Amino acid sequence: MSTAAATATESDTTSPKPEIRIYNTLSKRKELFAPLRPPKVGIYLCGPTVYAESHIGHMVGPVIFDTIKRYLRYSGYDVTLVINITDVDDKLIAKSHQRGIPMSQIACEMTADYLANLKELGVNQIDYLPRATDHMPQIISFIEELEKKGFAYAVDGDVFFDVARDPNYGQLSNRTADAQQGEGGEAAGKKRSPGDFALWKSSKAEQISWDSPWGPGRPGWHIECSAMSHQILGDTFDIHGGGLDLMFPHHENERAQSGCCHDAPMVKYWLHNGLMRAGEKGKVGGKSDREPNPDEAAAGKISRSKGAGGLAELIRTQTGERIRFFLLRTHYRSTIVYGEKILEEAGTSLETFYRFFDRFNEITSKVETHDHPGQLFYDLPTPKSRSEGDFDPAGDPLLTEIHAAREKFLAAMDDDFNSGAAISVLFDSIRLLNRHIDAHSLASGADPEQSEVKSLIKSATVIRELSNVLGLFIKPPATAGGDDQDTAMLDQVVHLLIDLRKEARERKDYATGDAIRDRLSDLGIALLDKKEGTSWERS
RNA sequence: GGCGACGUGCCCGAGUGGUUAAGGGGGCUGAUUGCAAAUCAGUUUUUCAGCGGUUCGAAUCCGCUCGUCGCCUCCA
Repeated sequence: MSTAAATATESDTTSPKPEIRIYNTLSKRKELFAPLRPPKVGIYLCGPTVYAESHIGHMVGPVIFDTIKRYLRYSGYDVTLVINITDVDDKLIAKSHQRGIPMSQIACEMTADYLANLKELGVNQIDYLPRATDHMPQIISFIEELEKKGFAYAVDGDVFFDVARDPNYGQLSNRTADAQQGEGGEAAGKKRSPGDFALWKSSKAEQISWDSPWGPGRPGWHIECSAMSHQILGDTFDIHGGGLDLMFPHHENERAQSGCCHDAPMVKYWLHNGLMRAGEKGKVGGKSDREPNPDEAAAGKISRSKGAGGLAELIRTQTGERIRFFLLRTHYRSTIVYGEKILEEAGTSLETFYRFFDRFNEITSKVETHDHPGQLFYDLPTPKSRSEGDFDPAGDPLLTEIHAAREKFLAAMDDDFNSGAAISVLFDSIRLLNRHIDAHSLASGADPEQSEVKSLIKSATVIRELSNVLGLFIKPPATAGGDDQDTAMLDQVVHLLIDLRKEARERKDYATGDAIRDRLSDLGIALLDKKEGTSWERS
């Protein structure tokens, strides 16, 4: 990876670095992205507490930051993406007692569930997945350091961060010193001020605990992220991400701990993604999860995304790519309204791409020669960097338009990763190519040396390059709700019927032909008669 | 109560001062087709919650009103 990135970087020195602007929660403005140690970029994203199976809302951050890493890498940076796993926490402890099994086992199961879901959504850019329980020495020494520097104080086995000692406290979430952390919680009596938060919590005898200078206990939530991000990314790193709901207190506290401990700003750019909301029923996975009310249950539609196994089941019926596309259609800072209808609609629009890829495959497989081994869309070479993908349209009308579309796509992504606008360019491009195929009758057979075919293949390469940046269309789409072996068998059977129908139509027996089509349609199989032949899709 | 976000055409959703307001979904029309589907073209779309202000010019800036939502306690 480092070799490839270094090569890309070197080749980029000739051309100006792309100007990427990102919205920084701290400054509340879009800023020009300038990493601390180019070409290296460090990104830390707050991951889940693994006490239950994940829901679709948990996927928002990972999909976005996976995409951000893809784009930055594509733009010549050498990116390290860290997503942590919180595997020790009050809820995990409670769950462990409830189920009568060790906390680590629950954490293990739920981490596996989380990772399996990420994989289905094409999230594969994560470099480190640190677990809190693997970082106890770092966490403890971090707290010791804070105590030594006078930012923390121990009381009866608990250790608290002294908020009053940090003059920058509250900057990120825009809160004044006296309006923080309410009453101070159960440990209020031990705190110097209600806003102080726990770095270390002493454990009762029967609870899981780690030895520490303050006695047996476990780390507070915020310190885990400070310790792990420091361990992997250093005193100051480029990007810290997370959901808007984590801004306070979690990120504010992380920022205080790390900033005070290392006497340096923790993070240059704070990025916060919008939360997902289910219809009009409040945010998915929020309080409504634990306090379901009868009215919501009656609404029904959102229940699938809640509770055990919700996401895995959703992925099975909807496919991971559909969900990823759905998440990327909306700007990452906006609230995403989740609903089954909206997800279906996203799926419908994806079909436009899949049909084009099929169409492209059929055309290029026909022009196959020894010079042109049948170029299937999913096998096209994929330019890995911005400079590598650039090309000269050389006056070709189609390539001139595709080149302009590519510029538009990149401009959208440069502007705070506007994936929604970028996707619209992809749709435009597909229309350009369909029009091109129609105008030059490429579907009914073409010469591989024909310039229109060459420009079609080149254009498809650009589509592949750009969609790859979004993590879309990397491999042929999975079939919703089905397994691949059954699908292969079904495909053969349907093609048998397509052949029979073709024979009927050739002898003008339209009644038989239409009967085959109609009855397949009743079974949810739509036939597509095109110049290049008949294919099918699920309707 | 404190802090903050949002309200875009039938629906979803880009768009933070200046060409005809992206794109998708749906409806309708035309080309194409034996007929459909797919594809292409056009249309639904002078309009951006309402009112007022700034400006040569605003969906975009300011003020007020109405509405929706989030955080302030664990949460991606």
